[in-house]
Amino acid sequence: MPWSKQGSGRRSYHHGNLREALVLAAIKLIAEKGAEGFTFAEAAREAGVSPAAPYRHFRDRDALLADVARRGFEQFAAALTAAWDDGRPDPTTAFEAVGRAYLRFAREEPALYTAMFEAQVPPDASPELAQAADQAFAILRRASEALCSRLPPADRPPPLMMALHFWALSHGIAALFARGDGARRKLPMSPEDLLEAGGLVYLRGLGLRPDGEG
Amino acid sequence: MPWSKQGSGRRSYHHGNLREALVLAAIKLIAEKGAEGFTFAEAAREAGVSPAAPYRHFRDRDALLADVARRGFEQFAAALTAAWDDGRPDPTTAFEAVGRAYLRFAREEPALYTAMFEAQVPPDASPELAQAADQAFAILRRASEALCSRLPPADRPPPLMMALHFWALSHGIAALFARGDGARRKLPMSPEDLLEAGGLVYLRGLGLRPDGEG
DNA sequence: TGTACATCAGTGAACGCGCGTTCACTGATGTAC
DNA sequence: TGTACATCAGTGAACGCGCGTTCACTGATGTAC
Repeated sequence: MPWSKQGSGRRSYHHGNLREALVLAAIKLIAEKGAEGFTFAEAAREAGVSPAAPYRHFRDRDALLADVARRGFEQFAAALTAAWDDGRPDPTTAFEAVGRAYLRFAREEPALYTAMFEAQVPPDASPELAQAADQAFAILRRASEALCSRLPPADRPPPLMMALHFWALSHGIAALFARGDGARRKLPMSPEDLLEAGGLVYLRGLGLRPDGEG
Repeated sequence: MPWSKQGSGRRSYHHGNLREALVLAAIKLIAEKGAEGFTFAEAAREAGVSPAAPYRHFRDRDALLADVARRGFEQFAAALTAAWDDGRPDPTTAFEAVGRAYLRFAREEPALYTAMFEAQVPPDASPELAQAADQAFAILRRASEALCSRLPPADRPPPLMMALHFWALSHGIAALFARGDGARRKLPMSPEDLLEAGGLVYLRGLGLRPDGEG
């Protein structure tokens, strides 16, 4: 009992919240070295714990990575939900906000984005992961439905398809031009402007006008 | 001199074309285990050579990976060029063919595609790599210019922007839905159909008709 | 045509390193009574 | 309120492994004369 239980120093023999600390360590290491650069052992070291300790909380490295991806999708869904804001002030404007939120997330949380989409984590690595990913995609689908519903029924595209197009375009721009690492490609405009312009052309192709009175 | 120089067996003390063999080994290993799963040592083993031999041809692992990416962009450019076929039979149809060629390349050459876009290889890792990548993108730009030129000058978008949109959409679909590994997501249609539909909506948004009589 | 020699491309042994994983263990915590 | 005990979360030492890299070396090749 050389350490006090509360206070700023080391807590005690028991870490207190090692699982959380390992996830945060993984995020930090992925941001620094990429998804494949982080190791179980280093995450333990970062959390100030012996290399055997993580096995109390995660089966292996992949399980920890999948948990990082799950947290990523949860934060991602929250960010998109906030941006969509139930279609306020109007669906077209809200949709643009979702696009900006998408790219902002990819830029500001490169570690999470990597774990979610580029670290070879199977989308169904765990039920929780699959569910979190579905919830994030559901926002795009809901927003697409809101926009499609403003078209005459005969002209409506499948909202699912529209959501997939939007997702793919956003992911393409994020992956190629907006990532925070050395593999980013140069662009003569901001990723946000590129996505917004692409989205507007696409919506016009569907027959939707930006101001969009029904 | 126990081995004959020609013939099907092992060649001789000198490998003959070790550089080429290492690149092919890297491609094979990347396809099997992902970009980060392949090691310099294993590439050497695969080529039937001691672990020190590769250093005669590549400074390090990254240099070999960059060379794989360079070869990828060269093959990619060739595939896109063939699909574009100078805009025959007409630009819209040829453009669709380019899209299909893009996805086919991503599916059939996952190792090359990974090295080109997802293995954290800096786009300017070598002048040859940068040049090969530029040449591949130039096809998309040329095709975009051909399509844009059929619009009235006042309505023309910047062809560069159009090429970037097409690239991002194609890459997004390839990365999310068409990759050959475990991280692929399920899709209720073929990636080709998704891309073609997206491209048609986009072109319509620009004011281009599929048959496209100028 | 033959010989000496320089150059080149590979060998194989060795090294230090960090990782993943296991093991018996022990300090801390919580609970039954 | 106190005590015994079960459970839990972490320790630390150990292991085998494969990697990246280096080194002095040697067999093969090509060229000058």
